[in-house]
Amino acid sequence: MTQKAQPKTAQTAVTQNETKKPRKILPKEERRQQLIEATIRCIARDGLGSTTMQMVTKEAGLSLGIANLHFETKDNLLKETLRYVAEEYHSGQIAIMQGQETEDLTCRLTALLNFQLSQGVTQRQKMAVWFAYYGEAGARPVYQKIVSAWDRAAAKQLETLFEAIIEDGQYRNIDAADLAMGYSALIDGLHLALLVTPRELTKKQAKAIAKDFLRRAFPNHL
Amino acid sequence: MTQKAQPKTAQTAVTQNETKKPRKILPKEERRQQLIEATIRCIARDGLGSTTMQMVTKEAGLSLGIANLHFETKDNLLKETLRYVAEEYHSGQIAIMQGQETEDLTCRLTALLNFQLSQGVTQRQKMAVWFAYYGEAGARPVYQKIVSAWDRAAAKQLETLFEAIIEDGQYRNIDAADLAMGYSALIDGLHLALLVTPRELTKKQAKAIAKDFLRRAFPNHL
DNA sequence: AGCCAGAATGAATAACCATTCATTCTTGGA
DNA sequence: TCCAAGAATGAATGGTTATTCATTCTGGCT
Repeated sequence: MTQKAQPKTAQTAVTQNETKKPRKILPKEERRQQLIEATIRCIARDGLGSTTMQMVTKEAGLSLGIANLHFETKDNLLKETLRYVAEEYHSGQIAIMQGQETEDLTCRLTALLNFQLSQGVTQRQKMAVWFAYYGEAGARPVYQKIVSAWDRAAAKQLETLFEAIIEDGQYRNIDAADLAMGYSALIDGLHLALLVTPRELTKKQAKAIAKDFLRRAFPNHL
Repeated sequence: MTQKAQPKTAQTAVTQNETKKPRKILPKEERRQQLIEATIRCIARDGLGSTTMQMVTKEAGLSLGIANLHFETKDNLLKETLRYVAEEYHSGQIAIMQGQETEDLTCRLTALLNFQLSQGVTQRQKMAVWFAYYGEAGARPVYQKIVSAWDRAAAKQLETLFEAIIEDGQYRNIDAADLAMGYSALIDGLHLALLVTPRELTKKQAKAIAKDFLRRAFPNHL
């Protein structure tokens, strides 16, 4: 006791053999992105349940308090992370379906399928985040709300595309809405299988399976 | 302030208007089952991530320490809960596929589909648990191991059934393994849709969609 | 009736974690 | 060159949670 208080500015290079960290200042948007991406990596590696602020900020190479500075709360950070992933996936889908690049329905369908099972979408990290949130969606209406707007829009677009194909091919006894629902479910199921049992299913196989589904429904188009 | 300390043995009927709790002693197996079922309800209601021991034991109407008494750790309780749900689902499936009740392949196929989308399997509680675990599966190999054994067995059985149907119907250009994988993925995807967006999909619709899938693959059988 | 093995309880403990905020540092402009 | 705005840091705080275990209670057995 009666020890003198340590000088606060004691980092004056006494034993500074450790790698120092030249504090960097960046625009708000850049930091947010950086933190969201770190969050994705943490969720993929350790699961949504055991992802902590400490882990996320360490993964980003920043200090503990930074996430609260830019996102207020952890809850917010998680919400924004989900929004980020959901937007990336769904907006990509929608862009293909309503894109003007091609009038050819078969091309458009193939492009959609290739995107949904593309390298970018099917990387472990993304799918892990996706299903981590689905797992909690039942208990957290917020998550559902974030996804549902995009989801509904994509479903509508898909239905429209299928209707056009049915019209074009004169297919009988096919309900566009049901078929669209089935196709979406199939893609989700394939994503799940790629995530949980990657040993049993390659991406190439997954594409073949999805294509078979479409071929059986639209034999004149594929 | 300066209130007298309450006598420790004050349950001597002073204000005992609350419902008392006659402590009950039951065999180990029964308590375990009771706790597992309480866990399922908690996961469905509040999510895997925010399910606590306090919630589970309260849901079961028992005291805090009881779960540790019967399962050692929370981790163990969660593992056993997953095992319980996985066994129920997969053993039901397998029983239908290798059951001797009927030789008729179409009947067997229909029975399988009806089971997979039955009231029992598709109740919110069960599906919520299912996907909560899938969400963490990437980060927790234990969960994968629990499911994978059953999963592989079911996949093999399904493949065998499809092979018999293909043989029986003389279908050409169909790979049993791929089709089985596709069908399983479709069922998983339908479960997910029933869980996350029940407004957009009824159970009846889901059955119709799955049946359409099989009909297009095996037109002579359905 | 009485006893006791062990089932059940829940207060106490120790660990963990989100969030705060006083302090330090960076940088663009004067 | 110097300064101030505000970005970044991380020790401290307060709340939550899994787990322990001394104690209480139950029910089958003698």
